Amino acid sequence: MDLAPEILKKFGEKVRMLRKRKGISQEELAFRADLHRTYIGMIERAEKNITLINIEKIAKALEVKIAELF
Amino acid sequence: MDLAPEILKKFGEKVRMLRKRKGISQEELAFRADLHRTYIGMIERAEKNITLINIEKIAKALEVKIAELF
DNA sequence: TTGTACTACATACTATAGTTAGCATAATCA
DNA sequence: TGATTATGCTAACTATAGTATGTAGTACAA
Repeated sequence: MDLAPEILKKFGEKVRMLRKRKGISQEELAFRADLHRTYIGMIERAEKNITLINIEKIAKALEVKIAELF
Repeated sequence: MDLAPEILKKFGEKVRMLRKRKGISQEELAFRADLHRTYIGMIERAEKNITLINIEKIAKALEVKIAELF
């Protein structure tokens, strides 16, 4: 991911916003979503083009519907 | 993708439903989304774990918001 | 029947997502 | 101050998403 597409930026910002709203760290979110700490960081920084299965994992960990991430 | 996760099945069904509602073929949707014909088929059959960038392409081609795909 | 349009499916290749380890930096707090 | 916590960032590996070709089957129309 060189020069991140807008959709990834918006998604990453939304995840970060919802995570902070819940008052948890990237590490805690990673644990709840069964993903790696650095991977969550990469998603929030829009460095990875996340797949649907992981989008669902993060939504569940944040306790929101997938649609709320968009 | 062996034994497709529920989220991929639901997504594929939604894409197929919205595509048929518009009365276009997989090939026409693929053309509008700048994706390959067989790839659209794979998504509808839940054989691939689609990424966010392609989710956005399909949403635009179907003229719906990403949230409407969930 | 023959021809056309659409879809399924089976490979196979190449790009890149997913996962991890390690170190650096920044912020907060005792 | 030093210690702890949280995050950024690089680099590497391996799994798989993305792309494409070709074949087969179905359905419908001329």
